[in-house]
Amino acid sequence: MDLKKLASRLIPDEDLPSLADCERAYPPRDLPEGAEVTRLAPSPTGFIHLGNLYSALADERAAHTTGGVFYLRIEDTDEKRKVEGAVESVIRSLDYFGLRFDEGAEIDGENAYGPYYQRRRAQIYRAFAKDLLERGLAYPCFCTEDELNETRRVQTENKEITGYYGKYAKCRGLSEEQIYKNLDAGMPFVIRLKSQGDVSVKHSFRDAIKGSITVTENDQDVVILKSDGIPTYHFAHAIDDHFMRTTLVIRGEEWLSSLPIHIELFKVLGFPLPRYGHTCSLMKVDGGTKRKLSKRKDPELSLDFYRAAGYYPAAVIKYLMTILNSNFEEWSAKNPEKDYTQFPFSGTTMCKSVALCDLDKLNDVSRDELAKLSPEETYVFLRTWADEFGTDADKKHFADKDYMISVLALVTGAGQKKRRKDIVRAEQGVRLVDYFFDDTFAPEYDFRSEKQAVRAMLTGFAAIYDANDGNAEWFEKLKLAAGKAGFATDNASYKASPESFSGSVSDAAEAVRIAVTGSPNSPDLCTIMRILGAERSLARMARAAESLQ
RNA sequence: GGCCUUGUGGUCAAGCGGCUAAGACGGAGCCCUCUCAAGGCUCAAUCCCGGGUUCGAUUCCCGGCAAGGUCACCA
Repeated sequence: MDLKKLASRLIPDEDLPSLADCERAYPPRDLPEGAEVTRLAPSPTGFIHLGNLYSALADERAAHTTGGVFYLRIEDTDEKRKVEGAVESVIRSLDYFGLRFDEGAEIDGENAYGPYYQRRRAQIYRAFAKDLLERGLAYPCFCTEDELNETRRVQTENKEITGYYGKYAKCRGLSEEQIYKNLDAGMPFVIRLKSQGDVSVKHSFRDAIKGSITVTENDQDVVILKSDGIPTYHFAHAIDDHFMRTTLVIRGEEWLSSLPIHIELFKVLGFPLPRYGHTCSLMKVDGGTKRKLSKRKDPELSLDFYRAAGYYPAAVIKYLMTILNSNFEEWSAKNPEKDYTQFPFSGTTMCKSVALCDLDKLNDVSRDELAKLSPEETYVFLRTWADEFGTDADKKHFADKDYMISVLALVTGAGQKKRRKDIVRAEQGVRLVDYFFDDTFAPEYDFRSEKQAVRAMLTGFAAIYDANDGNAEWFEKLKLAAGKAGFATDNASYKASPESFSGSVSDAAEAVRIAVTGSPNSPDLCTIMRILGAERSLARMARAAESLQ
């Protein structure tokens, strides 16, 4: 069979680059020893999710801790699934979490290894497919979808491995005559790899994350060029990662099972194999069993969920780092002042199996991160959230910057020996300060002491309250009013005979607290009243007392 | 079903032949205290099962079982 003639018939393109041209155009990168070149290669099918971010973080860390390059490549070989604006969305989302690409689609700067959209690289793939055809390592296949489905059905019935291989690879042994006959008849075709592998042969393979794994040789005649002339993922992956000079391919473990295909492809193409690291999938518990996070069912997978809920980006990253590298958490605890970028990242300590998306843990990390911010920084963070997601009232509250900052100074405990950690995320943080504003102060009084005593306490304390008092005087006056209203003024006497009092000092303070904040729990009451000002504090106490008529 | 991966408290996890099996989150309790938060202290809770190798297995080997992934002209 004249393979050259056949190749020209199947891929008639005349302006294809030569293989040597490609090697010259995309030479090995000039980087220091040990530098990793990694990439995020999403398909533009929608919006980026937590799993992508997780994997991207691993890529970014691997590249940037070794002085390497982290780039963005768009795998747009499937026309049907394309979504407008997806690329910008990926870049924006990653940027929100502080991850930056060095090069790639839509990125300024050195684009020496582009184009980074696979559709724009069609000529390169076709050149290599043609070469494989000429070397007899690939062949055209005319099987229809129905035929393929039928073989799959038979294979399933006979409990055999499904796929296009061995005796099921009908077009593999097509005669020259038959091929041209089909071609002349205008039958659509795909180009398949003529696999040289043997499934009974197993090799040990070193995965950068999972360690030693066994891989079986591939014997599937996989499609490398679809009938529209566009490559499949497998083929594009081999060619792109070779010519973009990727050194470390980090991807989800769902790719592990197609690793044999990729190994064979690199081999027949004559490319050195990059190293691979397969990350664990993000799971969640659902109805008692674990399962992979799903885009449709799990809002916590969407990055927008974290933005809308007002999670602090650095906290999300830090959380991901803790599941990415098992010793990160310990390192972080020992080096509280250091940024995660200073952590000596290593692929070998990455999570090997499954990670559960644990919001409790995220919340904990988030509290700690937020507790590092000054009131001004907290203000900026909350305000940014409120501008996009908040109510009109929220926006109005943030307009009074000085007042809000004094509130936040109290709520965050900034300057105190121990910070408060009430704020977990922006949405909840903004609600937390609602009672500092009259328009959102909507108390539902739930006093636990007797009405009469509470009323006496509120009116009595209001009568002697002075906004200029320090904390100590404030508390003395509170106790004074408490005593007059029938509450105990110290815990010892209360404990001695609780029945002779309306309640303890705590109960007396609670009455004031509920009147002023609407809640039995709050930060330092004295400071709250000072921030609110005497007028509003007294008005609130009067209003509460009235409600007890 | 075939193949691959993984099985340490409720969750994330160190440990990988040998002290009473780290730590974190969550839970319970105590202290502190005008409440809450924070902080400090304490407690409960774990090596999937069965064989084998060994003086000794969570750790090594085999077999189960379970979970997950994957078996497209999708990536």
